[in-house]
Amino acid sequence: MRFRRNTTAEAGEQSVALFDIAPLRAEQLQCAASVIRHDDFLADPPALIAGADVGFEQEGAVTRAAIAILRYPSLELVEYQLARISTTMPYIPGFLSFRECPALLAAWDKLQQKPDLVFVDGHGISHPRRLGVASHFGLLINVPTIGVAKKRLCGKFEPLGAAAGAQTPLMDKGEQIGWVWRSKLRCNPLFVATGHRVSADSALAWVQRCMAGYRLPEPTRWADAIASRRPAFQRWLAAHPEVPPCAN
DNA sequence: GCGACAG
DNA sequence: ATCTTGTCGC
Repeated sequence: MRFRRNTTAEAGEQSVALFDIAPLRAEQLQCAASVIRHDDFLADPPALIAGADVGFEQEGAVTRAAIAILRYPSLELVEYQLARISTTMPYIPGFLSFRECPALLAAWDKLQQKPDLVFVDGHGISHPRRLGVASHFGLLINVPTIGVAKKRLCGKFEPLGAAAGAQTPLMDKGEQIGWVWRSKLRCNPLFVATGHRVSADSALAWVQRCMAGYRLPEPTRWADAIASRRPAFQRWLAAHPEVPPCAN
């Protein structure tokens, strides 16, 4: 039995949440066994690719998930949905999916059309127990997913070349769990991995096909802009009355 | 025992 | 993740 103390200190007070992560760990191991690590697309090439990201409000009390659907290969935004629910779990490295999936599912249910592939902000199988948020969410919706993370969670990799496009395998316990890829010159690399129903090589290939000059692929960039309420998105929204804003 | 640790 | 302006470098 293992416990972890999570503290949130504020001026004068301190709220403490105690979580028994043993059952969550067991659930991860069981779910990880169901993750499909090879290409199993319903549509190849995918006509719609989505980006999914999560943000927080009110000191973390509210979780806000955003899913943006882009048409492929034009990469134009065709739909987006936002969902806001009360936060149920604190952030614990290695257990991110339990914190973010509820909100992601709420946003997913709101979509009027379902994408053929989803890029999730976070790791896929490049996780200590091979069940990052991209894999867990992929299993829940049973749709191909890819994990696109900005920082390493586990695994080792050889020094990456400085040139844009440099890539090296992310290794852990004797197996490749993903790719470390420099998407843009002078930018920190991205950690791309299988989420569910997509091979490691295809995961990287699809991410590479969705780039438009920035560090992050377009689906992820849109989801991030929406979830974090980036001014760029507000401006875009005002300039595109044909895309109806969602009720949030 | 010590350090690392997605969002 | 989030709090936040300007600023250094390419």
